[in-house]
Amino acid sequence: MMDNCETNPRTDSFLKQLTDSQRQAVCHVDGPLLIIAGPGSGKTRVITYRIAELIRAGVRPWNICAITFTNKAADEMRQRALALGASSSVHISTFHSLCVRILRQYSDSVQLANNFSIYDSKEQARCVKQAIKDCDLDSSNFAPARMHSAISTLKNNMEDVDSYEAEAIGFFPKSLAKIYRRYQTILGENNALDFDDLLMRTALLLRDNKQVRDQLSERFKYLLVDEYQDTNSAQYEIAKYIALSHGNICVTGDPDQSIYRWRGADIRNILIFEKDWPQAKVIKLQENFRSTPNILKIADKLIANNSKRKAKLLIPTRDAGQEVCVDAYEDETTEAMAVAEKINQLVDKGCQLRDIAIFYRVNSMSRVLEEAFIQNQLPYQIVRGVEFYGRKEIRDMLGYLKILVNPSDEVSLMRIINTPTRGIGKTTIGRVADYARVNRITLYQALTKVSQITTISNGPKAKISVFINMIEKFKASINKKVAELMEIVFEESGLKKSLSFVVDSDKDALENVNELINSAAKFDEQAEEALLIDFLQQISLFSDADAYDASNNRVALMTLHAAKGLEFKNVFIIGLEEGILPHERSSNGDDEELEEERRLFFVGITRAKDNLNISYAKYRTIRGQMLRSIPSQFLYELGIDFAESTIAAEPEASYSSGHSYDYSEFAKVEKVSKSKYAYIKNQLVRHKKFGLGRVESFKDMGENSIVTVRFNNGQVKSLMLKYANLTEP
DNA sequence: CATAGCCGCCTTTTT
DNA sequence: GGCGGCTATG
Repeated sequence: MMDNCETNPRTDSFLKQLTDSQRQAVCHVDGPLLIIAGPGSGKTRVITYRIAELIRAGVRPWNICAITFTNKAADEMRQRALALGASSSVHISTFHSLCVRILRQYSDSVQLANNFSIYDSKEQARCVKQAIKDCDLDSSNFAPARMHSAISTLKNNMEDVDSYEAEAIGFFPKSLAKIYRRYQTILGENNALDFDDLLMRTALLLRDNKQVRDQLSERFKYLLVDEYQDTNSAQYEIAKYIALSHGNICVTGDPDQSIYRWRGADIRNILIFEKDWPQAKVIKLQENFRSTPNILKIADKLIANNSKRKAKLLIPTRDAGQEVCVDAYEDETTEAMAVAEKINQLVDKGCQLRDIAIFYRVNSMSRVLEEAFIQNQLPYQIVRGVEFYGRKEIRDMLGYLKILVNPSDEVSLMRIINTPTRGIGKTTIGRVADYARVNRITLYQALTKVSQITTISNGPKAKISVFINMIEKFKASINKKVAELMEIVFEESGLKKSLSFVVDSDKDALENVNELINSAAKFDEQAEEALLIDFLQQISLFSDADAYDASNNRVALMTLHAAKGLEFKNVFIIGLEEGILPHERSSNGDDEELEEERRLFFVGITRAKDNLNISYAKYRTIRGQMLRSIPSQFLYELGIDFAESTIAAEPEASYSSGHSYDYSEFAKVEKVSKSKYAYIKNQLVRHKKFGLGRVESFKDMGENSIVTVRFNNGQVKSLMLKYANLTEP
């Protein structure tokens, strides 16, 4: 392939808009390419242009595969690539969607029926619980959530049951291996995969089956991976195996924006790219076209506190812009009202609501904001797509549909067999289940043979027959348009009727199902061949971030994680408090996790184009309890910059709600020497409310020092030294 | 067998 | 604070 960009007038015009390094990244055709790109450097744009440029250089669209982090990003890239002259036969999707395609195509090779269900976290949790129970282990010693995440970690590291079992030594690992094995068996019986299976099984398939590997390399001759810093082992292997034979792999990413370590993402994947691919060409994109220098200064100062990183520049290209605001509020309600107030001011100045976003660490923080927005009559959208699919009525509807595609899916079957109630109770189901077990058939098959089950009397038998006939009738319509099928199911299952009965309070339920049907109708329109199974699998892989709709003019509320890849003119980041950001559970002991929290804040900051507001509350109600909070150590790390900017410059600029800025904590930041008290790990201390405890960690920040204590009642608390009044035991 | 109400427990982040 | 599971009652 050639390596120049000069001849085609159509592509020339867009290439001229790029910087030299961007153009290099776009036009370098063959061989491995690493694009290390800071925030706001236009890396997604580079990938998109690159797709068009590859095609211009003679690569067949069919042979190009681009991997994005979210479905949303894939959609956007697809549209832009099309506008640049690419064709729709370029494959653009997330790793997970790609894996579904591969596993369905090669289902024979992986001994899988290709109508498998994809279980979401709740369905997975259910299976884990069942597995623990089946292994006769006590769920108080083996907390389902912990086991679930342990299994997930194993899968992300490509440890399948056999390999883990072989190396498990000791009671706990051996028990985990047992649970893991049982969990996999349950999934298998349900003909279901969890999210991690999609990746692991694909990776193992590619590893172990040369023929499949060759076919996929042949198909995807050019591989592009965006957000490579957040790939886990399985994703890393998949990418490696696809590109192994031709080396045409282009990855982009920013180690400073790696925020999914807890999900198995390994930042080293991007750091060792050059070792994996010795011929790799490396291009750095350090110019930032998004944010003002004032914002970048803060971002830079923050991320400099991460020790395990390669220093990277953030080169501003814009004018200074406004100062970054750091505000202190009395409590979370005041904070929310103040944010709403500030947004009103922005709107008065002509700002569009779609140009405003609020980021927070945990979803529960959206509630207060929501109330404040309703009071202020500000249109907003909470970017939480999966929440919709978690609703009871939606899960019920999907339960019916999943059964039609995959009758082995017992979790779904159990969900809907008596929803709405049709007189098939626990004892009856138990008897059918027994029959199924004895005769080694699935629950569904047992239901179809209910007439042969002697333990069940005629009443329940008839009810089961009616149910099975209904499902079979639905099945006959499985090739109808998805929306049409859904209408039938909704109506004839009695779900619609049961929802209509509910008085007033839950009127939303009906509308939610209608919304689901609408989305199915949209799917029917867009898909070339609208199959129910595709619709269901698409929904299963839907993420929070995918729900963001930039076209409606509303303020966007989302977690910092969901903010990845987006940008807004005005950004608010709230809850800069110890225990929130950094979050309590990640700051316990582990530096790696603290650094990830810092990167998360970094990601949030660098989403802002013009105007950034950071805030914390002095008191915050957490799970019903009002607690005094401690300003985040990250604020401390930003140091004098914000003390001299907003806070010192205009302390009187407070809001009508009457609270004032609290800058005492930070005013003296630079001058502060070490605290005269120093606590050491494991030291015994006494707190007048929490009692006796041992020091877990001590962060010496002079006036603002934070001591984390594990109290004997089991609680771990981070306390601000000057308020804690710790005494000798 | 259905339902209401109460008790206990809790990944924060997500595909 | 909220959901899921268990129990008591109709």
